[in-house]
Amino acid sequence: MSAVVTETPPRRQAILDAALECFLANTVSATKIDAIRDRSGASVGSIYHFFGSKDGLATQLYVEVLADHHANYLDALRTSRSAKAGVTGAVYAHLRWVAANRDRARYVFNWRELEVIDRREPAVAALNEELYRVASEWLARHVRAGRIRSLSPRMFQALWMGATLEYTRLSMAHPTSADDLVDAGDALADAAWQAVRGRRA
Amino acid sequence: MSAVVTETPPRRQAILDAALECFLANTVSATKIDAIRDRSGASVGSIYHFFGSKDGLATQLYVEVLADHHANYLDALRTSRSAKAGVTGAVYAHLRWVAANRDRARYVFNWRELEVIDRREPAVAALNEELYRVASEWLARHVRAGRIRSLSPRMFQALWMGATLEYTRLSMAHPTSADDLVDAGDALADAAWQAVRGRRA
DNA sequence: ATTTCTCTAGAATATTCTTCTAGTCAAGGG
DNA sequence: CCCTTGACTAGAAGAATATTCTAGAGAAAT
Repeated sequence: MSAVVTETPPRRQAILDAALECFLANTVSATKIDAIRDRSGASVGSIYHFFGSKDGLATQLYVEVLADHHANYLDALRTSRSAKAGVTGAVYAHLRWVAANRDRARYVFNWRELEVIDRREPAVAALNEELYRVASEWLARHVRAGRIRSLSPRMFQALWMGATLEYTRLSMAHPTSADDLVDAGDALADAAWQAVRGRRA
Repeated sequence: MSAVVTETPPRRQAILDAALECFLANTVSATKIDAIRDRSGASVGSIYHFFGSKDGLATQLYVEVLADHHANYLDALRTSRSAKAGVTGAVYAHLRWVAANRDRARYVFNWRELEVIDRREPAVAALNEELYRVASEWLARHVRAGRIRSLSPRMFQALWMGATLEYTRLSMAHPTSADDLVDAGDALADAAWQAVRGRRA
């Protein structure tokens, strides 16, 4: 029992990589299975063996990328030492991840129909629930202590990450320099903290 | 020359309406032309006569809805009397529009691949450019007077509308009460103003 | 050596999108 | 009043694309 998680076979990974490139270059619906076959070197048989359908491939890619992003985000939250460090740290963590994973980010943050996947894909629902649970727990004591405002979860999420996510989206739509995102970190982190800080912070 | 804009024929409108329902119920790629034909009562011939392709239909629907939203937003900006009124008014205008156009909003704000449409569809690019231009003009004198912070256009957009857009997205993904959105207006408008106000505001 | 299991291949099939031909109908000109 | 024109409609035919299926290769286990 050396590794609990099964290594993903090279061919499977090649298919995922090829799919990401194709999906970004055109769109999911406009990319043909044949294009993915060409670019990955796999046969249609293999593609269907691993993913079942084009939609399944698109969904699986989505789930795996989202899981990586979430892990990164939660890690920043868990290791934070103060209310302010947690709020600002999550902003920085998000920006760093996007900067380091431009293509993957472009896929998860710009492929709409997310809502539909959310509802039909248990893996995505589970990821989001974990994010919500951990964030709530982390939050609770800071709210009680007055370091963070008491807000509905939805309003909290909006004030905390809204500006950062919007900035990320604009950056991906009209890419400029590579460290664009990281440079904006201080301003976004500060805005997030000002928006959610409590009276006794 | 009674009306410059040609009235959209009833059949065309029926197709757009049917398409919106289908796209939201499933996804764009999962809805079949036949489903739209059934629901709208039109024939495939008519659908292709008006829109050319399924993709063209999805795009046209997107453009028309976006144009309506933009008009609403710009109107709020143009009629505002002060920096604060403009910033907060746009937030309220957006929230009211979404509340009054739930389905259309769900479509334009949740269908990813926006970025791709942006680049290939001149109508969308034109809409966004107008929005940018009008907002910049409105902004300039307030910034000069110190009533609004001097920020890059991207950072300004993020701080101004980021939280509101994120709140909107969460609301659409997990709908609760109908006036949910409108109730959140004061908090979001205030947050927007605090985030962008200048020293002399 | 044999069995089993995972993975690969590509032709065959099924599904779905799009085009095409042939209309219908209303409006306007002669 | 008839003819022409143009916008619109219809659905079958055709083209494009996704998916299934049968066959088999190769590695690991017995």
